[in-house]
Amino acid sequence: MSSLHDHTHCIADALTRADALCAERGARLTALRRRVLELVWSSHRPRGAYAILEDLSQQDGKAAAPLTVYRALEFLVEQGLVHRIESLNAYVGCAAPGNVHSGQFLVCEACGDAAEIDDPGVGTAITAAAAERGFRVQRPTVEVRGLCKSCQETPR
Amino acid sequence: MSSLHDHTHCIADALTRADALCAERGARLTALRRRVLELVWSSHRPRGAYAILEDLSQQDGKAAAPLTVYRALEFLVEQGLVHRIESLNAYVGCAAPGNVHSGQFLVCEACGDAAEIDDPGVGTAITAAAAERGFRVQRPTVEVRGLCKSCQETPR
DNA sequence: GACATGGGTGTTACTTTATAACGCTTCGGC
DNA sequence: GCCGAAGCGTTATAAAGTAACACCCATGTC
Repeated sequence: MSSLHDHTHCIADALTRADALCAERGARLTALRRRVLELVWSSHRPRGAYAILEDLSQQDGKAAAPLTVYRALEFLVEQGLVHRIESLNAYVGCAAPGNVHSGQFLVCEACGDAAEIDDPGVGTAITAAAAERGFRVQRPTVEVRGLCKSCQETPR
Repeated sequence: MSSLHDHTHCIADALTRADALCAERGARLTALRRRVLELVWSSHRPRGAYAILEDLSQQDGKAAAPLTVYRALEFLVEQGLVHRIESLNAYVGCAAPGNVHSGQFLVCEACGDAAEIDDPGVGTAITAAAAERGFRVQRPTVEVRGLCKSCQETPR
């Protein structure tokens, strides 16, 4: 993932899908929220709220307050356009918004990329394990640290 | 879990096992570290570092600095005696130290209890999903939010 | 026993991450 | 055009985590 790919396309794509989804739902994807979404998507690495804040200040010239970013992120997470990576206190664009899901992530320790997967096996196993103990699942969090394929092949 | 059980026993048990494990490994479970472990175990709810810090200050009279607690927690996590719940920035005693594992948790939104499970199905599914994508797993994090059995039966 | 060594702890200061409270503005429905 | 709710700005503050440095004390060595 960290290798070459047309990332500009990833971003444009994400924005287009976001526009469509929000229009469909009647949710307000304001200029600010759209801009924050774009910044989250600036790579496939999870980005911290304060990193995004800095981008806003530096690239757009306006010195925003933390709350500005947090509120936008909150909206984006609610809409399923962005996921929060709990173990990193950071945010990453959702690869497949639209269908609700809570996200499973393979986070590479070397390059920092977070690959989102939606593995039915993992989901099923969690649901089963929970059910066995009478636990009602609301929101599963799966964040796997390790080494991605390309970083195993090209160690630094 | 939040219901009645001899929690004094849980604590005593955890301390005894910790003593044994550290002796066996030649790790130094000092008075401070042992005390912090005891405070982590004061319930089955994950506790924040600052909550533990307050306990130390109030119950023991000595005003400790954050680092004191963080260092003790770091040691305990390394030894596998305590797990960190990423999605809560909090720590909880490990139910089955000794064998290395990274912990899977069912965290109840109502009572706050975090039940540790070690479900082979979940572990296997994650390993398989990762392998399929050429990802080498180092440390899986599984934290499931929802409602525990007793909180479903006795809603508040 | 003296001594060196390294791990553990204390202390101060600081960074990063996140939220509270309040008011103004703007959008969208009527 | 008016109104209510949602969005945004601003200031201040809380919560979580780390850096740097000094001291202490247990341990092993001579």
